[in-house]
Amino acid sequence: MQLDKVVAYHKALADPTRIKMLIMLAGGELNGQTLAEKLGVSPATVTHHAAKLREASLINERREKNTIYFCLNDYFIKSNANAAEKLIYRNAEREGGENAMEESNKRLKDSVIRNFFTSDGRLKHIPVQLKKKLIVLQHLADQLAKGQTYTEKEINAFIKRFHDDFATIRREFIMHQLMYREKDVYELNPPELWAKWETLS
Amino acid sequence: MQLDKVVAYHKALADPTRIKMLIMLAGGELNGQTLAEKLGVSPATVTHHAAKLREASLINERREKNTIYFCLNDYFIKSNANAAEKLIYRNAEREGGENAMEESNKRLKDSVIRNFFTSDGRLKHIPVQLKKKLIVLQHLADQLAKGQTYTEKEINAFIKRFHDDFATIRREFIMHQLMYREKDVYELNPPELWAKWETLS
DNA sequence: CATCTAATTAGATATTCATTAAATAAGCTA
DNA sequence: TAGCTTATTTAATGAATATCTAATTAGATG
Repeated sequence: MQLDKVVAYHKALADPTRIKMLIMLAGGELNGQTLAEKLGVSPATVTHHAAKLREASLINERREKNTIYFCLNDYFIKSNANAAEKLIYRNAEREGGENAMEESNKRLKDSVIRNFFTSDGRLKHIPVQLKKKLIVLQHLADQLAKGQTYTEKEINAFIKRFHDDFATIRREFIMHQLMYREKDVYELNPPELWAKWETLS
Repeated sequence: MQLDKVVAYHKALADPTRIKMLIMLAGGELNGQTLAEKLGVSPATVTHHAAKLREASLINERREKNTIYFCLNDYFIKSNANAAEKLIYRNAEREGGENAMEESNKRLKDSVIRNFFTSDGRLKHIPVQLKKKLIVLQHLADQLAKGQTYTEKEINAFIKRFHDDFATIRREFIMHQLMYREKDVYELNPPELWAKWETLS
């Protein structure tokens, strides 16, 4: 996603009236006049803000006779909540130089993987120490396909190849943001979003 | 209302120069003049934008001699990417009247608190099941003052009144977004930002 | 067609905000 | 101390924008 789009998206959400509109629309579709009343502004103002929200793909419209009903574009809101974050960290990799810590982390990672996995690749047990647990989780996540979506069953089956307690590991995937779940569909998050031990404790 | 915070957060990200600054900072810390050069703006402009980003807790600063290095507040960026989304959907529930789930959740909450806390209010042990763990954490957080800031020591002392493993609980507070930490200052997040079990598993 | 309703546009105003140059402050060094 | 570097504040300017009223459009219905 381009810088312009990210800025436009955040501009759209950078106004109290528009946020209130979205909150109201989350309760169900509404037409312009009703919104105007509820918000205590003129219909013209609602039109103005609706245009902004539409440009940012945050709402959709449906016409019925004379009246136009607005509703949330649920999908877009969810899928763009992290837009800025993604842009920031993705571009950073390009800029960023490797520092010394990288090296030491790499060594730790190797040692954890050697110690917690058997020679045939199964996980002996889940590390208690957060830092090591994250390494293990990330090692598992690395073996899932990017962009691919999975059902819960598929995820369970995948994890069971490594460890019997698939429920715990599946939950930790979500908790540490290695994966993201919507309804019953699981998908890998990009590594930039993964919880990092440096920032935690 | 916490609406202000969400708006402020998005305002901070609603400017191309600020997004560029964040991208650059994601590559490592930089001082004002370097940023000004890279961005092609005056130092005064950088100061201006840095102030906005600081207000929104998106960056931190470190002073060395007379030069100030800015860096990303990684944690805050990650934990607030969904701020608007959460606010929108959370408030929608309120508008749409209480649903049946509310009732059942309330009962669960009562039972968890009865079962995991002793009669004098200490926590017997930390629940393993996420849903119950969140209830316990939220029950603890409810006993902290809103808006008040705490040092790490104070937080530790507070938690120790309930359970000896203050380090784990303190970490879980942050992990599940009940609190937010900047440098050494801890503060309660508004409940809208708290992790919700309905959305997890 | 005449009329009603809902939504949009146009024009006007006030506010917010990004930007800069110039002045000031804060901290270091010789 | 004087002098250097970096950052912040101030005041000014121009651009963007939130909001209103009044006029206009679009669609439906008599």
